Amino acid sequence: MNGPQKAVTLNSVAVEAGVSRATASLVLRSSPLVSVSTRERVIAAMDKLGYIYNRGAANLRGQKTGTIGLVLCDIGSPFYSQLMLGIDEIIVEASIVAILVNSAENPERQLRQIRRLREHGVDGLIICPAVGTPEALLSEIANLRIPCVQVLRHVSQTSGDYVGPDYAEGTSLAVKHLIQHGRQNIAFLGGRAIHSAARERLDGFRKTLKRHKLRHDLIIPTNLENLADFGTLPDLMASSSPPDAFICYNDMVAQSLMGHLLSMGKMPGRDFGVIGADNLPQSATSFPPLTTIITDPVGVGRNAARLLLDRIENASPSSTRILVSGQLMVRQSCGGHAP
Amino acid sequence: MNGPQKAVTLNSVAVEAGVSRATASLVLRSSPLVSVSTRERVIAAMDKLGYIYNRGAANLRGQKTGTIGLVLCDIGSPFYSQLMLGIDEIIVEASIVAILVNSAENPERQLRQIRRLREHGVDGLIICPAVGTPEALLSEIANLRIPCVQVLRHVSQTSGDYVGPDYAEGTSLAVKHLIQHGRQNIAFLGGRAIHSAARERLDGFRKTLKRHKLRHDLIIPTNLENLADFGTLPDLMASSSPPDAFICYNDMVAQSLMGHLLSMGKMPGRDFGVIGADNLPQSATSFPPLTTIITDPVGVGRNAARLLLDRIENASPSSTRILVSGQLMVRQSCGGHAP
DNA sequence: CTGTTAGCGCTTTCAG
DNA sequence: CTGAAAGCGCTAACAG
Repeated sequence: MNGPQKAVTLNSVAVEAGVSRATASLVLRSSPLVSVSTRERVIAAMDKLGYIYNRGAANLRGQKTGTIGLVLCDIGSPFYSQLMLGIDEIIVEASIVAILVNSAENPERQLRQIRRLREHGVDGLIICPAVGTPEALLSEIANLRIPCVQVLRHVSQTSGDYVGPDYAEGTSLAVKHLIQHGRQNIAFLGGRAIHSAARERLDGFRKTLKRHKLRHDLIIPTNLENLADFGTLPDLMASSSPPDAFICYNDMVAQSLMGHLLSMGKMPGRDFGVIGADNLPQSATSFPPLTTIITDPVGVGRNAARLLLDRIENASPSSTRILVSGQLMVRQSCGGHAP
Repeated sequence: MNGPQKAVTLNSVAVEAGVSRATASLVLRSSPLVSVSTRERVIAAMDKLGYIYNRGAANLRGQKTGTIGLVLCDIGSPFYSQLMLGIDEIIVEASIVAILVNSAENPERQLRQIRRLREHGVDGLIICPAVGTPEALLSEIANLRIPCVQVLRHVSQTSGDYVGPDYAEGTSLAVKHLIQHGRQNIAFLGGRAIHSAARERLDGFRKTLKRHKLRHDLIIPTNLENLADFGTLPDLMASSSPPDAFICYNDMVAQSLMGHLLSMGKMPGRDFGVIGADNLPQSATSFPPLTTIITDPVGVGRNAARLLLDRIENASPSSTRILVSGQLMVRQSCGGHAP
């Protein structure tokens, strides 16, 4: 039950089974070069001794550690947990395990953590670059010959593997939907153009409104850390031409806005159109249920993991960019009918 | 810029610096046994060659890998991301890194993943046991001499290290608050008593109502995966003595309930008292803002990580149980005044 | 099909 | 203060 637990190694197993260490090693990796009877004997010995494979030792000899690094800038956010779900789904199939580190949106910390991951010998990296990440980081990683795919945000417009939602398309869909529902004064609420994901949203917003010859300057920056921050919204509402619809940075912002409007006696879906982004589970059951841009973080995670695994198998100098395209989930906060 | 990148080892560094590998190793671990000039020479060599410490190799010799395993049963949930935030905060200080795996509430998968973590040589384990985890799992882990702390749920009432919110106390606070606000017919909405965290909530609920000589059988099980599931709520509302207040399993359920009530023309905070649990960020800005039991997942994570690090340093056969005590965050959905 | 022989990159005695 | 030598547990040729 509780002996001194003297590390049972592959060698002990081999001795127990009366074979050489090399043969035992072959059994371990289910090589076809071993006879059935030998294999059985070795497996029995492993079971009996309670053998645990030591990957650390194996890594030393081989190339891969069977680990990848996951560098996120806000592990506390629900959106990232969905992303991890998608990544996990793929890597678990490949018997790979993820080491999770948090850059907390701080480039120095991000660098420290990436170095730490390198020391652990990760086979690849999935990274959502912190705001302010220098483009040089990617080439530094590339020089180490460690595959790296960026998710959700990218540091360079052109180089490096990247997987993210098609934010521009999603925002464009939302704008068109609002226009179809007769909204003319559409505002964008939330965030600042501090990274690619925010810029792409704003670009889609402006471009689509411009194409429809509508106002495209109703952009209200807010602090995403503080959901009670509505920026210049109060001023705008009091202005001569207040917005009649809102596209929000994400569902969290949208929910918060709806709460705000409701407390002012305004009904989202009737008095204002409101559209969020991300389609969080709770958005289906909020009051009113929220129309939202589906950004499919799980799908982004899956694609990123698949791309990384592929890069690990066959290194390639080319850059792949995958935009996961979204749809609009129409509910009552804009365009949907009551159930 | 991009040479063949021939793995630079401690040996290359030593050669470059004109010392032996052993000396270089001492420098690496900032031993005081090395002269300043030698140290400087070695460090210069490391920089020049772009040396990367290989922990895998070091582990082989030493005992610790500098990794812990994090076994969660639903990495997609926002609640767990808060937990990870707390854990990360502590381990990052100790230069330890977390390998994250998802049991997806499946005991077999959980076991497979734990085995995988063992192979990677994790120094310890933080685990939120999946529903249906046998008590034997803990003794199996204990036999491997790998420290393990359970979080949020525990498999055994008495043995094993555990850190979690004081669910019973929290629920009790909520009940008392509702009673103070004149509610008499209090229902518990959500979940089933399938693990300790749910049982503790229900125990706190029943016990406190009993003490106040009020009905304590208004318990409405629901499927937490489906926020639109309100179980027998409709029947209950149509009964002769419908509830006038709800304590919900968590904020997600509470938000969903509030949406449901609002769509029926009922105003939470006026027509019904509603209390959630977890104090998610979005609960502060919902409509109406939600009164909630603070379960402090970040604090739970911090405590769990601290306990684990301590166990890794000094193994101990005793069981520590830490209940992180909570408070009530009073907002308008019950007892709070409009801002 | 199985065993022998070298290491992978590092830490750790033990001698200088 | 520094170096030589042994070995952590495993895999990868290469011989039989």
